[in-house]
Amino acid sequence: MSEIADRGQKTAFQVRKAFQNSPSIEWSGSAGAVYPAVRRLVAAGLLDAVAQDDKRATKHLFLTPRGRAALKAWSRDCLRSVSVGIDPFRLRSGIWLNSGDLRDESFIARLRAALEERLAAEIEDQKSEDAVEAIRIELNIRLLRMRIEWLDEAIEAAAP
Amino acid sequence: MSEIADRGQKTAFQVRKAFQNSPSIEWSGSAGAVYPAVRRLVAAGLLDAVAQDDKRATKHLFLTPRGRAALKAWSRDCLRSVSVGIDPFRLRSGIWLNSGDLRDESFIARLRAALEERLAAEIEDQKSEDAVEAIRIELNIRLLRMRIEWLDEAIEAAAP
DNA sequence: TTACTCATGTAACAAGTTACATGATTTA
DNA sequence: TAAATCATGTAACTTGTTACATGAGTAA
Repeated sequence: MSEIADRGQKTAFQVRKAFQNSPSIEWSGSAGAVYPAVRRLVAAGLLDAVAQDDKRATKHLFLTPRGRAALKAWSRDCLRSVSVGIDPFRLRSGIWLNSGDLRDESFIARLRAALEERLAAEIEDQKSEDAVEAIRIELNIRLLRMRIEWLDEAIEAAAP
Repeated sequence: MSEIADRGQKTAFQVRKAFQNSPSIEWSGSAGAVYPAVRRLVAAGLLDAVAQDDKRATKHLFLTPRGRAALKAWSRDCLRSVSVGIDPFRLRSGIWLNSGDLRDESFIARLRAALEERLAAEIEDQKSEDAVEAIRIELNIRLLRMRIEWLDEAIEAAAP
């Protein structure tokens, strides 16, 4: 819904593409997720699907007034907003420290390289994307820099 | 599996409790998730369930060698580790900026209060928890501080 | 002895995944 | 004209959710 609200009329297919292009590997944007989700949102009166007059059966999606209200309520849910969510780095951090991974030169090198690579990719993306996406990328860049900082300190502390 | 590996013998019930007490609202630790998951992991040869000799049918869980190998592979997956995951704050940030929410004094106050409250709760928790959990909390504290910093700058930038 | 916690589990439902299926339009 | 892309959708399967059900041990 955020995708549709921010960028105006879109097809379910374009929503799929947006998810597939996003850095998140947690939501793949599969057809089997998007089309049923759109159907449910239309049934719930949160989305309007306007059939276009072409032979591709294209449908443009719009938020209904109730849809806009629901999106606003979701975005202004402060308790949810400040929750950890699912942080793959944080989830593994305890294991790294506990298992001595942070004294393994080869693992450290791979992890830091992965962080730097991700950071470079995000900085590159930030140039090309629109304003809404640029904000998300900015927060992701800060997250990655925080992780790098933490990693360096944790390695220092774990050193023999 | 991480829960079992880090803290030794545990029952499925104790794993449930750990999830219920964790700050994550993304995984509730419901019985309908935990017990079937344990059954699948045992069937896959990653966990051993050792029945205790009491009338509660208590089963202590252990990682098999294959289980330890699988957990290690998961924890050392660098690409996954550096991915965004699901960040409820980041997901909403674009909407806040786009909709003028960041010029709404009352919303800003609520959001900042929620951040400060979460931060205080994490700092409090850090004292009582074990070393493995303390690391995760440390990363969460840094995440919250980063968000507060970003919010202040974003409000400044959005000011009329 | 009543209420709480420990402990295991199932049933109905929700919502994601991959893989498959179809057809229109555009581009090399 | 062949391949890629746009566009919609379904089917089988996985794994989460809430709610329900059962029973043992412990503390007020």
